[in-house]
Amino acid sequence: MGKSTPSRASVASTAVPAIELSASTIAPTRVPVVVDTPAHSGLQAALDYLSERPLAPGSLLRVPLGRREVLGVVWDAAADAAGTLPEGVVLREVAAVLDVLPPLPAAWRELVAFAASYYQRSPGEVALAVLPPELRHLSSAQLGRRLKRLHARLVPPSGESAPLPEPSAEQALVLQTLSAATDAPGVTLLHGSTGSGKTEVYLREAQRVVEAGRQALVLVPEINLTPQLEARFMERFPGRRVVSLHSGLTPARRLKHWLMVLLGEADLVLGTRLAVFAPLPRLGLLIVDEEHDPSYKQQEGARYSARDLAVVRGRIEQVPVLLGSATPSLESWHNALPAADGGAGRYRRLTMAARIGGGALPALRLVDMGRLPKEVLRASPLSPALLGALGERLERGEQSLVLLNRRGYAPVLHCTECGWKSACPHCSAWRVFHKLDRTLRCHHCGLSERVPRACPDCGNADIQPLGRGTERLEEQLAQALPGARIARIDADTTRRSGALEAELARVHAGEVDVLVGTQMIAKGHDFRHMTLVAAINPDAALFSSDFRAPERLFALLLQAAGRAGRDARQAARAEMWVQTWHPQHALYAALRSHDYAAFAQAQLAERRSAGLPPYSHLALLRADARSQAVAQAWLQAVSEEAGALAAQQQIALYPPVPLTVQRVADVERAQMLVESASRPALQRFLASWTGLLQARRPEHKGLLRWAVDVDPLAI
DNA sequence: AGCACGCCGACT
DNA sequence: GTCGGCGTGCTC
Repeated sequence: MGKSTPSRASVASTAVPAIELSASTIAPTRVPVVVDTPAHSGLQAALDYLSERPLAPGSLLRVPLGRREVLGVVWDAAADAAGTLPEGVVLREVAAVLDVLPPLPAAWRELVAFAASYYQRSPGEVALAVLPPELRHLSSAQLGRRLKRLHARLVPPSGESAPLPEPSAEQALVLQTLSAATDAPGVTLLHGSTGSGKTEVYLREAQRVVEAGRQALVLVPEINLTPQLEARFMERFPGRRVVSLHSGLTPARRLKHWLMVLLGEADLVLGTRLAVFAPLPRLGLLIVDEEHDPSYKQQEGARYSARDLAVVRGRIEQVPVLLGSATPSLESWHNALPAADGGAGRYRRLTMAARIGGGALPALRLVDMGRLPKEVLRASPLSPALLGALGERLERGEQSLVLLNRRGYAPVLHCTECGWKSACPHCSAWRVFHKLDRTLRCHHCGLSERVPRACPDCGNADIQPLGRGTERLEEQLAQALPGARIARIDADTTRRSGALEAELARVHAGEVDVLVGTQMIAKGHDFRHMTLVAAINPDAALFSSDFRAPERLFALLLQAAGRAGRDARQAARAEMWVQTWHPQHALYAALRSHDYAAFAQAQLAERRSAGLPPYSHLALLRADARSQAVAQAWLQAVSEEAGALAAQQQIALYPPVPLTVQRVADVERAQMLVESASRPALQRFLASWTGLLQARRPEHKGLLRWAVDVDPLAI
């Protein structure tokens, strides 16, 4: 709609009052707009455009950028307003304003700006990444039609109101404490054992907020977990609109749900990490379920933690934040620990220890693999004792769950003659043998080939699987338990949409005796007839170089244990079996007594002495390059050049090292650890460093890309 | 990141 | 003679 005239643009760009304009022309205003430009593109701040009329910050619009037209958001004027433009840049006019939509709220912009600054990205990159992708392709008119249709189909929700369950004594106490604290929102860590009824607390809290005319936002770690939670919320709030927001929705649906959120039509929003940016105009409560879950950390692009951003958002909007977990992250636990106990005392901590219905948590049975005779170990990965316990369940008609965190048949194939192994030609990793479709698949780059009949190196026909994955475990269980109905759930069996639901339905219907799977079945699902959960060999995490591995293992095992004995009548004989070579390990002792606090205390002590989070703050500088030498040389160069500045700001820069999987899809990867006792100091350093990182880039031919990962999950 | 322009190898 | 490889540079 803008009648663009170059002469007018050049006049206005000279920041001088537009005295040369004729009386009939209105001086266009200059608006800052953020667009999707990576932080290292040299275009970091908002770009300036001309508009016929002033535009409110938060307005969505389309602007010309080079030869394309892109979606942008009107940003708040910088403190140093009317900053000088680079030489020779002529301002262009806004192409169109999507004024059928209300501007994105100020709190949303503040959250995006915070995330961009904290995670070292440009605001535009973050803003555009968290808007529905569909929005990029729509004109104002098209969007208007969608809105019209949305409104026309918007029927008031209705349904049967479920009877409110009587809260347990612990739930009642928690709810009472939460409702008494409304004048001081803050963050609450709800430490509730599996089965203690955290969801009921979420529902009641959400109810309080919704009845006050505000909206609640509930985050869950995985898409898989949204349908059942959504069902529960819809059942509880038949007169309210519940909307889900995650990347598994079709583009059109995702846009529709997002629009309902922005227009204030949704009372309750459930979603995965990207939903932390849902533009709710009347937010009243933020809930992060399973707050310890690593899925909350985005692993590419802007590497944000949705849990941490939820806490920031709570502060920005002055609304309470509820973090729930049976095994909180050590960061949150430390924040919730009173200062008197060596903690930060920043969060309120509430505990629910008892299982609803009074059932006990499953007893831990450790199998000491070191005591088994060699021939027994060779015969089967499953100890006779565990097989016996599985057999008992089978006879009683009860269900069992067997966990193995590795999919495929075997992690590697090898030739017994010449020693060939199924390496991936493009990655420094083995290709995994998938027996069902006879393929060798690289889980890093996706390369998939048919299994060779004979060794590609020496022609020997005897190539053997090494180690085991869920496919092989399923096969071995079928042999060991004749007649048992065995099902497997992992990323391979659930690729088709609806496959996971169908398999879970079979389990619930009692059509499965033994369920084999990866960690995806350890989360959330409520299996009524499960009385045994077994972990085949989880020891690797005990001695992993990843400092968070024990924390994750403890959470996984406790969470998995929670799948057993959810029916109180069977709870008494529910058991959690762990096959281990290290039965004396402290982690298993804490697991035996279901004592998260003791485990956390021991872990925190280790973290403190090792100078790891939450007692220090970390960032990684990652480099991808054609060769390992180039990646490391660039890291080395920017490290040396920033050395003096880092030392002065109490920042430790560690030497560059290759990643554990050094090469993926023919790209060599290296990283460098940056550490500081002070979060603000680390932030200041990173912000001042990015210019140098960009400036040194051209001198290192073959450097493909770089990225900063603030608060990395693993180092 | 896109999307241009720009200069060297195997083909309709 | 062209189509296309990705190196280099720019976008308010």
